[in-house]
Amino acid sequence: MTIRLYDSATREVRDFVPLREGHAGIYVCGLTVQSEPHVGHVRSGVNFDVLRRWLIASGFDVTFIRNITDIDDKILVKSADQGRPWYNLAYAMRIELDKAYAALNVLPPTYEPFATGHIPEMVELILRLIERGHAYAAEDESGDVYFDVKSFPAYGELTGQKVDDMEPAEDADPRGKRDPRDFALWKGRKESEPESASWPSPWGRGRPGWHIECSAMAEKYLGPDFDIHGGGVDLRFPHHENEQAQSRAAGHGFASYWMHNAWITTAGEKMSKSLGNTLSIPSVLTRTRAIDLRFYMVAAHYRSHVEFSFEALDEAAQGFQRIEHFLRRAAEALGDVPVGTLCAEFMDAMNDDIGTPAAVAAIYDVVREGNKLLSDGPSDALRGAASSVRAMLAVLGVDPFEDQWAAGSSGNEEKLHAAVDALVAHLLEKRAEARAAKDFATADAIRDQIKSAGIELEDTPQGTNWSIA
RNA sequence: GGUGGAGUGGCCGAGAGGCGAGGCAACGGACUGCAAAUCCGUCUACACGGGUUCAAAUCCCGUCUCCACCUCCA
Repeated sequence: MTIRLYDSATREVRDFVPLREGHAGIYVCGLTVQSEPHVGHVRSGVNFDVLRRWLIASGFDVTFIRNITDIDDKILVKSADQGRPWYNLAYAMRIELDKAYAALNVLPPTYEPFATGHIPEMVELILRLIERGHAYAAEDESGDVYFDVKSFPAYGELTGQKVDDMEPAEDADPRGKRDPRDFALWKGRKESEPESASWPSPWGRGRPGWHIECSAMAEKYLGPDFDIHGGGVDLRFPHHENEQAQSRAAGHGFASYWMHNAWITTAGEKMSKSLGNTLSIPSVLTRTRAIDLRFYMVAAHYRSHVEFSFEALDEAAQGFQRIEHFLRRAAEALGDVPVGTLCAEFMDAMNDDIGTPAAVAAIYDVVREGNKLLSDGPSDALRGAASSVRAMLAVLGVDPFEDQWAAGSSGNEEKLHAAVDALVAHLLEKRAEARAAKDFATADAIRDQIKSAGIELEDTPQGTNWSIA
């Protein structure tokens, strides 16, 4: 059984052949912590979390690195505007990001390095590049160091572009560059920037360029060669192209496979900080359960563009509840539902470039069979179906029985549930009496009364259940 | 100018030469005192114009529309 992945460097689906048997090293570009995480950011987190879970489920030992960029132009500008130290803003946003990942059941990375903690590694890598003739210190007094694009013939390979076809940025400041397309490895400190945002280096005080961070951190935690590099499509150029150029120019093999997740857009446009059309995770979670949001994201293929809407989100939630409802009823009938084995259709779908849409369809097939079995009461077949559903949901990170999802509800919520249960139980008793006496008018009146409080009833042979509609 | 991607039924979303993904909604049926839930069934679509083929949503040519990247961005 081979896992096949779409490699965006070669633009084809290929068999995943790890460098070391049974092990997968993955590096995913995390965020620049400059503002609250939004739905789009978290999609990347969720998509690569599913990849990771699938590799683990397939028997791989996975080393998963996701970095944090905690120093850059935006952070400096924003924090200055807000009148607080840059590291104060970066840390606060980092905490928000952690919360968002946790809320969506994204597993913590094996290591989560942050840029400011790896300055010496970056300086070393830059020195190596200079030594090999691929980088140079600016000839002006800026203290900048640039990567020499022309010195590396393979530049542009990752994104299929020729250096000469590229449109140089209009407002590009040539500063001490030899070629306008050369990019900064190290940025000399400017007078306007706080002293605390600079570090000593052979070129004077300064801070690292964005691209060198990932090259240095990937090398530190995964070695010069590793299996998969991931991130959002917008990072392909220049970020990933530059990362690869730096690392390969330094003599590394770097990533064997490149994977890029597509966008979540709103109103047809990319969700981005600069457009101001972002949907922050905390705001979305005030109206939608985190598990529903994750299911919505996982039900689309990671390479497909998703046009976000609350209607579509609610629709996905509706569908997810059918799966969830089956599991709850099965658990009631069986006592408990262990995590079982995956069905073949699900595995085939996941092996085919993490085909979550087909995988979800496979789950629905089992749910349908399970629902049929349910009417005959507990059975081994029912246990098999339910535990298989649990296992498949777990791979997607949306097993509702996982502690993670319950942990979101506070002790207060449980008390509230118990209180409502006691009140509803009383009414249900009255309704049962009326029904027994065939006084359906009274029985229906009670049901309407309960319904108007937002509670739905379900009559089963074992009795009546209630749930919040 | 260069590079990459998209246009699918009421809606969301897969697929990528034949063997009708799946979900949501709607409608019909079964079950139910009636409902709800569940099950069965119905709705047969692939931007447009050509072409290749026994066969095209899928391949080729052309057209239109949209998006992304080339500047910080998941």
